[in-house]
Formats: sequence, C-alpha cells, structure tokens
Amino acid sequence: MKQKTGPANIGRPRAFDVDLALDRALHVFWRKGYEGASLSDLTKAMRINRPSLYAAFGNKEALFRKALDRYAKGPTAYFDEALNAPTAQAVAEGFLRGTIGLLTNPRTPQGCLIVQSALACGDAADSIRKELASRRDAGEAALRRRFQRAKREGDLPSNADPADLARYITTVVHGMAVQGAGSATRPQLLRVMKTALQAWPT
Amino acid sequence: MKQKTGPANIGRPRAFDVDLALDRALHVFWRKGYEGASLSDLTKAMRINRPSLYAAFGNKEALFRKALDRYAKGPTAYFDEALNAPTAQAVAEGFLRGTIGLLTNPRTPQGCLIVQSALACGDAADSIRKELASRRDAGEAALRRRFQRAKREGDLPSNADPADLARYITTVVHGMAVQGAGSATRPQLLRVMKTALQAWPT
DNA sequence: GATATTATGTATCGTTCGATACATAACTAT
DNA sequence: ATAGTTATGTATCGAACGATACATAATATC
Repeated sequence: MKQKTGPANIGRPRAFDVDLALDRALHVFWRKGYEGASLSDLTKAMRINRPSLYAAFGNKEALFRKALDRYAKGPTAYFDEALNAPTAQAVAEGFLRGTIGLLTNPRTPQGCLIVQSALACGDAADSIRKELASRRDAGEAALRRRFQRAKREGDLPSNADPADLARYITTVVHGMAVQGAGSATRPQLLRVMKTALQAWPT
Repeated sequence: MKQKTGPANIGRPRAFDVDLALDRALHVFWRKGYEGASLSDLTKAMRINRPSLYAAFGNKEALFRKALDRYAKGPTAYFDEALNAPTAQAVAEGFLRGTIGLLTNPRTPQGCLIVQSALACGDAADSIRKELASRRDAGEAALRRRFQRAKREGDLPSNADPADLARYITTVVHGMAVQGAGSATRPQLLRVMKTALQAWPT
C-alpha cells in the first residue's frame, strides 16, 4: 500500500528527490508563511522548475498541506511522544520542553509552522488558515483526552479540570511560538515553562 | 503642536474623514494581516480611491504603521491602564482581562493585530514583521519594569523574578491571541486566565 | 475674476503572482 | 527499432499586486 499500484517505472524518471524537495519547501513556508512564500521562492529553494513542482505536488496549496504533514511527522513528532509520558504533569512538561526544543533549534526556522503560517490572511489562503486552526484544536483535544484519562486514573486531583488544563498548556505553547518567532532564547523559554508549571494542580 | 503649521485650508478640501478611513483600514489589516490586505481591499473598505489613499497616508506600509498607532491608542489602550493597577498581580490580571476583552469583542476582528499581522512573511513585509516584534518586546519590557518596581515596593516576594514573570504573562497573552484567532470563547479564556494566575508567586 | 493649490476619479503603469502550453529528453514495454 | 509514457526547461499566460500620470473639480488667496 505504500507504493501506488500500476505502471511502476514507466516514463522518464524524476530527476529530484521528492522528500528532499518537500523538506526544502517546508523550510520556506516555515520562514515566510503561506502567503509570504512565493512560487519563485519555493522553486528556487527546491531546485526544481515550476512545472516539476506542479506535476509532483499539484499546486501551492497542496504542496503546503504535504509540507504540513511532513512537519507533523518530523519536527513536531515530540508531541505524540509527550502524550505517552506516564503522568499528566510529565505530559505537560514534555510538550512544553519539546516545543522549546523546536523553537530554538538552530537548524530550523524560528517559530512554529502551524501557528505562524496563516493566522491572518487574504481570502485565497482562508482554507489554509482554517486547516491550521483545526490542527491547533486537534492538538488541544489530544491533550485534553490525555488529561481526562489521567483524571480517571487518579493522576489529577478531583478539582482539576482536564479541558482547562489542556487549554492552558496549549495557550502557553502558542505563546511560546509567538515569542519564538521573535527574540526569545532557550533559557528564557525554559524559565517560562518553569513558571507556567507552577500553576499545575496538586 | 497638534496641527501642522502652514497653509491651513488652501486647496480643495478632503472629501473623507482621515480618522474614519484609518479605522476602516485598521479593521482590514486586523482581519487579513499585512500581506493579506490588498490595496483593493483597503480602498474598498475605506471608501476612497487609490490616489486619495496615497496622498493621505503615503503607501501601504505607512498606512499600516498609522493603523498600528491607532490600534495602540484605541483597542489596546487597556494596557497602559493595567500598568497603573496598585499591585503587580492586579497589573497581570488587568492585562490578561483586557486582552480577553479585546479578543472577544464582537465589534472588532478576532485576534490581535500585533501578533497576527506579520509573524511570518515575505521579504517585502520584513520591516513590518520587525516593527511588530519590537512592539511586542516593548510591551513585555513595560511589564517587566512595572514588576521590578513592584518588587522594590515589596509587592513581590524576594524569590520572584520580575523579568520571568513579565515574560510569562506576555507568553500567556500571546497564546491567548493565537487562541483568539481561532475558536476560543470568553469563558474559556477567562478560565485560562484563572489557571495562569495560579502560577503567581505568593 | 484670475491664479495657485490640493483632492478626486479614471485609466493605467511595470512587476509579480500562481499556474501552463509546448517542444524536447529520458525512460519502459513490445 | 518503434511506440507509449512521464519529466524537464523555456517561455509564457491572465490576473492581481502596489503604485502613479493626468485631466478635472473644488477650495483659498490675491
């Protein structure tokens, strides 16, 4: 199921690596946002011509969505790992710590693709804006479900509200993403995390 | 000093109200961001023609900066008021509460102009991106100075770090702005605020 | 009333946007 | 070898972008 059934290797072979090109596109979107990344920016970074891009990825929007999937499986894979931490507080800390790692990784652009690519945009990008909002909501929902489970397991005090905690942690993470798009350093963000976790219910 | 010295009312009088047009431009930038707001969007909302816009405001970037100043003096004026609250915690709560009011005001666009107008953008908008980052930093710095004063006045415990607290509150506010650009409601944000203030040092 | 000055509305400007047509190149299948 | 298929590079396309030239209208000054 990984490879499409069918003609296999018929026709002229592709001269570039699709995943490598996608990584390069991801970096452009990451730095410039969806609207700010032009086709010229993209093709230049991907080192392919426009028709190759359209043949391999569809169009700009489809390319962005593929880059988004790659982002989820790569740079932000820490999220799913964090959900597997044994306690709710460890989940929260893992999520925050992973985000800090992402935001301060010198090998990748500053900021978070999902937060900053299309917070506000023109009509043409509106479906992307909604997609990103939906993904942010999905992240919060996953956190909420994990905290609900934690509460059932007695891992959270009875007065703690899993939904509120999930939204709070998500808010801090998104705020860090904004800070990360600016001048925030890793030590600073770690202190934000430490302060934020002071609010954790005991 | 309020009115420029000089020729006063010579020439054909302007047929539109500059401040009203600026308010309308502000709303467009607020909804669509800097890059997402086109000149056609702007002139249509402002109900003026392109040459009138250029004559009155300079160009798109200058118009945005003027809208930004208006945003600071109007919708976000609560910030300066919050700084005057008697205690550091009241300052923090006032800032958070004012932000929630801003983000959930049904008469204005969702989200925060300073956060979402140009987090990531193309090269042409880079100076706007920097300007916004600078304004965010200035807000955090004002909060930090206020908390430093509070500490001198014994309003914060000796183990509290004013810079860390300012960055933490700023992070939560920015995170709320991201949430506000999505589907967050006022009660939800108020609970985020309540949770966030649990971290306040005592 | 004549002149100077500023604003307005129309009709563009040159550039860049996302997206393709088309001829050619490189491969598989028969 | 020939046909069939897919990818590549060049050279654009029409639309939208931000920004203006220009003629006209409306005011103040003289």
